[in-house]
Amino acid sequence: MSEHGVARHTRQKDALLQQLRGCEGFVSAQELHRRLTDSGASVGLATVYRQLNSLAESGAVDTVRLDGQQMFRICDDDSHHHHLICSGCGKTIEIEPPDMEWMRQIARSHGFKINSHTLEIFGLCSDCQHKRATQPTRNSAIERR
Amino acid sequence: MSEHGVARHTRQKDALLQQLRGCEGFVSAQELHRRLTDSGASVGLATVYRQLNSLAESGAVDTVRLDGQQMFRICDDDSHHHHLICSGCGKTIEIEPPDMEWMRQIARSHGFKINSHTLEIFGLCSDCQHKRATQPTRNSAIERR
DNA sequence: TTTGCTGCAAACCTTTTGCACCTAT
DNA sequence: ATAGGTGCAAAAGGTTTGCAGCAAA
Repeated sequence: MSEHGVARHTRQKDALLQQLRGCEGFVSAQELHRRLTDSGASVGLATVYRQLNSLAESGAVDTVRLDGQQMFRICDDDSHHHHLICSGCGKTIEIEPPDMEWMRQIARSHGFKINSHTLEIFGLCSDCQHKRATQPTRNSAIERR
Repeated sequence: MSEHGVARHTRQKDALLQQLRGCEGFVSAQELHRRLTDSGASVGLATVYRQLNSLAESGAVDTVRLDGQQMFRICDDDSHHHHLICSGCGKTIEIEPPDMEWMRQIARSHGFKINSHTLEIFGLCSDCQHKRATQPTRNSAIERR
C-alpha cells in the first residue's frame, strides 16, 4: 500500500469490499480470495492481502487470529469491541464486556503501557453444534486452551 | 509425538524443559531453539516444536499468539489464567481478571458452546518504555488493534 | 529387542515483496 | 503524464512431516 497520495478507486477494491460485506463473520484472506475467484470477479491474492491490510490499518475492518491465520471482518462501528466467534462457520457476534477498567488499572500497577489487547471467545454456535457429528462448515481447529 | 505408549525420558526433553524454566516470559519456538543451541545443548528445531506442542497439549505450558508466531511459557499452575505481556522483552505477568462469569452468560444467551477464549494484554513494561528510543529488546511488532 | 524420539531436509501454508505493467486521475 | 494499484512469481517466515537412524526401557 502507498504511504501517501490519494487513494484510488479500482474494480478490485470494490469487488473485495462487496464480497467482504456479504460475509457472515470473519474470513481469512485466502478464503476471501477464493470467494472472489469463484464469483468471477477475480482479484490477485497479493492484492487481497494488500487491500485487507490497508483496511485493517485504517480501522475499516478488524482482525482476529484463529488457528494460525488472520481473519478479517467488516467493522460496523469505530469503537473497539470483542467477539464471540464460531470456529465452525465463522459466524461472529459482537459482545461488550462489562467494565474493562480493571485492565488499565492492572497495567498501571505494573508500570505497563498498553498497546493492545485481545479478548475473543471461540466456540460453536448452535447450528454447528448440531452439524458437529457430520462435518464442520469450514474449520474445526480451535486455538489451544 | 506418539499417540500412545509411555513417554520416554531423553536428553533433549530435559534440556528443553530446563531452558524453558529459565525463561522470564513467553518465548517462541524459534527463540527457544536458538537459546538451546547457544547454550550448547543443541536440540533439533523439529524436536523443539514437537516437544512444545506436546507440552501445550498436556497443559504443561500455555501459549499465546503474538505477531504471527506462537509463544510458549511454562505453566505454573493448572488454572486457566491470562497475561500482561511485554512485547519488547517478552516479560509476562499473570493477571486474574475479576469475574469472568459474564463470558459464560453471553455465550449461553447466544446458544454458543465455548471451546476457548483469549484474553491477553500487550504493552511495554517500564524497562522497555525507556529503552524504546534505542531499540526494543527483541520485537517491537504489536498485534493490530 | 522394541518402539518412542530425534535430526535432517523437504514440504506446507500463510503472508510479504520486487518489479513491470496497467489505469484512475 | 503521473503515480497509485495490480498481478505474477519468487521469497520469506513459521510450522509440520516423512523417514531412517538412535537410544531408552
